[in-house]
Order: sequence, then C-alpha cells, then structure tokens
Amino acid sequence: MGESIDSPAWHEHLRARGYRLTPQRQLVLEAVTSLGHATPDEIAERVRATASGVNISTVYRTLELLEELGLVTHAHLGHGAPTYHAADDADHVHLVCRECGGISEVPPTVLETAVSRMAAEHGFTVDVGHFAIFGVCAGCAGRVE
Amino acid sequence: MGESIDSPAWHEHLRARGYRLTPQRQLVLEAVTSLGHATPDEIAERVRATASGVNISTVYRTLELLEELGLVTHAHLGHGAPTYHAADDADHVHLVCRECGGISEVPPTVLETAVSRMAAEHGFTVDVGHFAIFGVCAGCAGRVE
DNA sequence: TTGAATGCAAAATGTTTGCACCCGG
DNA sequence: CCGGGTGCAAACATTTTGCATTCAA
Repeated sequence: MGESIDSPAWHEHLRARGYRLTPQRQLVLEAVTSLGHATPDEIAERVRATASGVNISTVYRTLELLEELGLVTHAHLGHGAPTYHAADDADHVHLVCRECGGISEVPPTVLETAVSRMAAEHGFTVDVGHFAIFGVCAGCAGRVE
Repeated sequence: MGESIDSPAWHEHLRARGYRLTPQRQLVLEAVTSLGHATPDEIAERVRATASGVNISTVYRTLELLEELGLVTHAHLGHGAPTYHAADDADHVHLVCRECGGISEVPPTVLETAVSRMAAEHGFTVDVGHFAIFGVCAGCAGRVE
C-alpha cells in the first residue's frame, strides 16, 4: 500500500490548495484504498459502516476531489458504474468477461507492443490503467466449447 | 456496407425466430448502419426524421433485439452512453481521447501481439471490437507539451 | 384473429446541483 | 468568525418495465 493511510502527506496537499480535511474525506479515501476497485455506491456503503450519515452526493464530490488531487483514479469496466481505486495501486489492465462478468487483472506488460505501436503509428498515448478489455475468460471459454 | 439494407436476409432471420418485421425495426437498423457509432438517443433522433412517433423505449428494445440477432453490436467508449454500429462493419479499435473526447478508429492489427499474449498467458479471448482505449490523442498531446 | 410490438408513463439507476446549515482552520 | 463542506431534496440523464392499444402475419 506504500504510504500508510494516516500519513499527513495528502493532508498538506489538501490544505495547500485551500481545501479542508474532513472525516468524510478520510473515510472515502480509506474505503477506496481498502476496497480495491469499487463503485461510488459500494464506497458509500463502506463509509457508512463507520459514519452512517454520510450522503452519496458527498461521496461523489469527494471522489472527484481525490481524483483531482491525484490520490484516486477510476476505470470504466463496461456497462455499469465506474470503479475507483487508489492511484498508488500498481497499474494494471482489467479483463472483463462478457459471459460471467468476472474481472481479472493482468500486468500492463501484455500491452507493451500495442502501446508502442499506437504511439508510433497514431501519436496516441495510451492510458493503460484506465481501460478495460472485454472478451471471454478461460473458464467461460471452456464451458462453451 | 456489404448486403444492402433492403436485403431480405435478416427478414427471414427475424421470422424464423418468431419475431415480426416492423417499420421501426427497419428504421433502427438503417439508422445504426448509416450513423456509424451512435448512441440510442442519436439513433432515435435519426429514426424520428422519418417516423416522428417512434418512442425511445422501442429503440432500446429494438437495439437489444438486433444485437441478439447479430445484426448490430455496441461498444463502451467511456463515461457516456454505449454506441451501436452494424455488425458487418469491419472490426476496429476505438481510441478515445481523454482531453478532447475525440474518437478515432484504428485497425485491430495494432493489438495482434497483445491479443495473442492474452490468449497464451491468460486464456482470455479478446473481443477487439468491443473495447475502447483511453489516452491522449496526437492533437491534444501537442497542445499540452 | 391473435399475440408480438409499440407508445406512454412511471419506475429504477446513476449522477449532479441548489441551498441552508454546519464546522474546520 | 468565515467560507468551504455536508446533508437533503430535487433535478437530470439514461435505461427499464408495466400495461393498454395497435398491427403484422
């Protein structure tokens, strides 16, 4: 997890920009960090386990802020809501199975060639962590064959 | 475009499954084919240019049906609504720029290596056409630098 | 004729916003 | 204290669903 959650590093970062440190913001960041990739709704639920009054709109606003601060990022894994995770998580690629909906993570190295080629051939800088790849996972492929 | 839109091929396909051929279904398919990748809303708007009464829920139901029949497919291009295109369109990869929101299409060949490796290393069969790649396009990268 | 398909309205999701009150600094 | 932050409710955007009516076969 790198820096521990109670590290004051981002507290200063917050204040430096004129923002305030609130319990809600700490709880949302903790929730994102401990849940891995989670939707705003799941994050809100987790936060409410500690502070039952926290509103969903506060969660949305806080996620936006934490993302602006570079503490969390989100990825689109398909149909539903986006999922958030701590920015200091190792970059990874999401494989989403269209059959079972399962999500697995693989290291970005499988895409090195594609990333270089898109840069060279199309001038496009790929954000590997932000994208999901759809297809059929090993388990479901076996079941269908 | 392959088979022309008025080809009876899919008409039989429809009836073979107990479905009916309606003006709405023909118009939705025409709209999807001529618009390229379009959202349900854009498709509805196009359809209404010919038949003003068509309801958005009919468009959703029809897209689901046409997808089940293998005539159209959809892709998730990020934040917003999914986009639909004719299934007989050549497979392509969508590059979505996080700065300007622009969408460009590149041939799936740039991903060959990644596709093979994911099959070999993870048993995962990639659906190249269904996935969008996020990043920064050449134009926006130049502007930022 | 007959049930599949449509239109309409309401519900279900997911996200954003206006505003009065609250509280961190 | 003061202005940013929160909770609440309402607005929004998108998609789904129940139901009476319509129409393709």
